[in-house]
Amino acid sequence: MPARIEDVAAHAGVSTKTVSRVLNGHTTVRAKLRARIEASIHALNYVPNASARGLAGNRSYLVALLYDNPMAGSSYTMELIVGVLQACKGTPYNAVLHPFDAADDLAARIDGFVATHRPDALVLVPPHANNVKLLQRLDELDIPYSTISSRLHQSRIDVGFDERRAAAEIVEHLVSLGHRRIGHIAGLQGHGARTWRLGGYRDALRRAGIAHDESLVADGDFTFASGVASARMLLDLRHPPTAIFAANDDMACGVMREAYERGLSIPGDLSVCGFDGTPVSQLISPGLTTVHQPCRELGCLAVQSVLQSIRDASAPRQARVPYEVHLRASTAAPRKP
Amino acid sequence: MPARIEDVAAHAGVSTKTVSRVLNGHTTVRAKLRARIEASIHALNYVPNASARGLAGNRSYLVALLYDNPMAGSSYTMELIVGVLQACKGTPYNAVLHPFDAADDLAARIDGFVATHRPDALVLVPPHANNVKLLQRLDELDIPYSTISSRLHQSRIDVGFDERRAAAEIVEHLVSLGHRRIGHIAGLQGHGARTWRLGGYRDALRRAGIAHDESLVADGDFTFASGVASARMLLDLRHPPTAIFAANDDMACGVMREAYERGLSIPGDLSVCGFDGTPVSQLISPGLTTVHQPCRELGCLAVQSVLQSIRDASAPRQARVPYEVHLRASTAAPRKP
DNA sequence: TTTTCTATTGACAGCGCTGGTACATTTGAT
DNA sequence: ATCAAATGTACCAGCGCTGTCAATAGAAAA
Repeated sequence: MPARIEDVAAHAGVSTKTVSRVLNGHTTVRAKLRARIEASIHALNYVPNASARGLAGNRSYLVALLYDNPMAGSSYTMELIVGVLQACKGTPYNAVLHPFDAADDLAARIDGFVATHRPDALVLVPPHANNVKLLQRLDELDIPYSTISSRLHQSRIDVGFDERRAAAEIVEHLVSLGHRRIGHIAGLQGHGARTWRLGGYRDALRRAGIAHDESLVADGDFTFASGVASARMLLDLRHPPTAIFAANDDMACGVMREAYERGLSIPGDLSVCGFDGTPVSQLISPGLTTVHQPCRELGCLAVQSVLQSIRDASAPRQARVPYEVHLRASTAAPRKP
Repeated sequence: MPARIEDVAAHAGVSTKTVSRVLNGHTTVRAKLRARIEASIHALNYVPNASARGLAGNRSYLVALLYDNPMAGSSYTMELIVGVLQACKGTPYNAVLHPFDAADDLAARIDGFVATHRPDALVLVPPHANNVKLLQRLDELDIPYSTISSRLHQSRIDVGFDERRAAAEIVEHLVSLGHRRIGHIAGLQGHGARTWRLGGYRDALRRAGIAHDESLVADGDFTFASGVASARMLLDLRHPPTAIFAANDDMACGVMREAYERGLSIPGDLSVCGFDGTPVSQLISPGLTTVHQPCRELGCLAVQSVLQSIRDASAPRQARVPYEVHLRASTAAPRKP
């Protein structure tokens, strides 16, 4: 039978309430006494019972992660989950994962979810992070939440990184290699990722003084298949691009597949780069030049931010984390014409 | 304020105890009354408070998934998680995910973990599923658990699939294409996956009447880098193999990388196949021939099995699920010499 | 030193549910 | 109609913790 709070109290010679104060980080316990109690906690190997805690404190100590349930287990989500779990480690909070199909009307189902799990806070991943009705409902229910890479500009808690700048940076890399005709496969409508990455692509071209050619932008939806289809379209152009920047790695893989089918060599005949830095970018040959998105940090920060906002309403509400551009073998100078 | 059990009792005109019986599936409530109570539960949108339930009933309604925390977010784990969550859906149970480094002495840390989360059941993923000391400690603590693809033959609850037969099947495919010199990159020592897949490889060769050549078996550790190194070794042999069967997809990708570096075409100069059916097997070009491991089903079944064993100790303790061999473009007949 | 005030600490009442006991009612088989 | 079994009610304790508020100790002021 594990130790209870009263065992700790008896061991330290104080009341259970004082132990409780130490447990919950209240500042009104004198340092010396606090130390003695902490020693007792350690000596008895005491860990508070989450159920009792939740019942008495009317809290669940649960943070729910609401994410899209893609058919292929996305490593983006996986990494996010790792970050979320990491943030919970060492806190009394636990993570509850909840995949929701983007197609579902989440705003309508959120009440049931909240009633069932009673999470203290939510973390929303795109596309849910961009679901206005959902966010409104959460505001009404008065449940704290944070979003990851949301494109909504409300005064909400959001973490992300400067995708637009990152996209520009990778396109600038292509420009610096000598590419002038650079294609882009944009992401799914409605995702901030689409807008930012497309924006960065245009920024870079503009700064390089390259005239904008709308025919070089294809509409993808972040899937491998759409990457293949878009590559087909771009490579069939009368003046095909010498490099293609896909808005994510899966679509970049699609480009590589189409190049493979056509017998085009990468990077000899075509340079390819992606975005996200998923594991596949390292596994594929040649290695894929991409922007490594700091998923773990994002997940971790998203949790820390909401939890902090619960304790301290004045906590900062927006956070940006650094990203990295990984240059690999899929990009090179274009072949001289 | 959400409804409480006494609200439901009042609404249905019964005692709270009877509602409690319905909630907990006790059989001593007449069908008609049960229906009335269930209607009230539905009408009031009542969901029992998990904390109160856990506290009073000395249960947490939590199933913990203990998995290895690989550096690269593995889609294997991701899919398992999806399956585990799926199994919890519609039950009062929730999943708690807990990554543990394989390097950690989990057997020593499990007590703290159990004290903190007090899970009603555990699901162990390799390599933890093969940690004898850990399993012993869990037996001592008397916590129900199930394992996924454990190689330990105790009378424990385990789910898996016939990896040996699957490996044999994919090697037989290579044989049927005409390959006679088939290399194998084995997995990490201590994993059942190593033993079974290597065993299947040997089974297939034996059945095909191909003499066993120990120099064609390389030692990998399931990582991409070890796949590259092993491929290098195999391809440097005086009589290099015409096909390589890697014990997982990441290592198969390593083989493809090494082939790429050497300018060998796949499948023209070398056929490659993997194991696991991770997303990369579809994204890479050419598509990778592999065994698709039913991760979701495994995760789902692992949870269902332990939970069932709690209710009914005589429940079946071993379950096998079907797998699929995906034939893709990375394998073809060997070039005529 | 005494008083006053504030920083600490403690006593106690539940949080919402389940388990148990004791007893009432209904059902169905004689 | 009669009785035992099946089904249901009433009631209470208590799971282990935290919130409220009163009590106390210690420090500052008089």
